[in-house]
Amino acid sequence: MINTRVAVAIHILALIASKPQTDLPSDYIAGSVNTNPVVIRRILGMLKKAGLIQTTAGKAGASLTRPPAEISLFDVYQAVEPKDHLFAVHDNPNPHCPVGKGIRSVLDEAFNEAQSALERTLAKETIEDVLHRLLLER
Amino acid sequence: MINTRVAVAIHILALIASKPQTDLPSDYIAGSVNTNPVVIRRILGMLKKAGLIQTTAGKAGASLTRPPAEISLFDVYQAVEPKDHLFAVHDNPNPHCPVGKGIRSVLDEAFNEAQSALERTLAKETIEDVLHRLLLER
DNA sequence: TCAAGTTGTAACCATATTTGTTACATCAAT
DNA sequence: ATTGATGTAACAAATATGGTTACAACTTGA
Repeated sequence: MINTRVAVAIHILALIASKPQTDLPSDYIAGSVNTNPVVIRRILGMLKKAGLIQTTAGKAGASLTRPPAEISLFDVYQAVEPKDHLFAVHDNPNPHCPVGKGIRSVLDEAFNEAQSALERTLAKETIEDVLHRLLLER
Repeated sequence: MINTRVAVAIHILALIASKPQTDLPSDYIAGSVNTNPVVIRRILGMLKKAGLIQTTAGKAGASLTRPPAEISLFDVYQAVEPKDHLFAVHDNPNPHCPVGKGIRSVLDEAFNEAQSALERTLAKETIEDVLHRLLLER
């Protein structure tokens, strides 16, 4: 399973985007997500490192570095899930076996296609879309 | 990361499909995959439970229950990765917060789309395709 | 300047998953 | 019956994850 950081990060960004004028402390965000503030700050740190948000040490509040419509769920995914390969592959298959010898490149190609399909789908949706769906739900 | 069982299971099935007349002991398969025979038998057990192969206790060899062209990589994926949700979601977001209240269903929808895209891509490729690519590599 | 509140981050723990391993009961085939 | 195989339980080591405490460094207002 892909970790909850992705879900939490989207939650956080939606929250920030929903109150652009307000400085939300990590405590408040943690209250909405229902977790520990340090977990929030940890994820905020990754989002900052990825260039999606800006924060100031000691000062409450994070702000998006670009409009919600220009932050895709794939951007968020990449920010908090730094692994570049979604599928793990077993090491050192037997090179003396025809199948063992070639399996790696075949798996790589198949897995890359699947991963790309997932990533393209995530790339299509933005934080703005998330916000709109949240508002429509009332 | 998605576990190596998927990669190993594809390796195993390609091996079986490549030598349909031969009864491969789990020891031999383990030699090609480069792991412990018990790991192989564990995965063979899952493939059997999923109805993809047939085995006989005490007797070497596993056989496919249907042609390699009718076994998709998604079938294999499902057999060895029984979780139905690819993305984890945090529990109990705050229902008194507008974002917390609605985030679950929005996340579910977005994640389901991404997961479906991945699964559809895996469903397009079969063990036969894998075999063909292995042979073309020479 | 100082006090209060906040971020950033290290450190640690409990838990879960994964992979490898040993052991052994059970079955097949000669 | 003996040999060799499968099926499976049980355990260990490594890793990832999420929660928690602690604390240094920073910001702001009084």
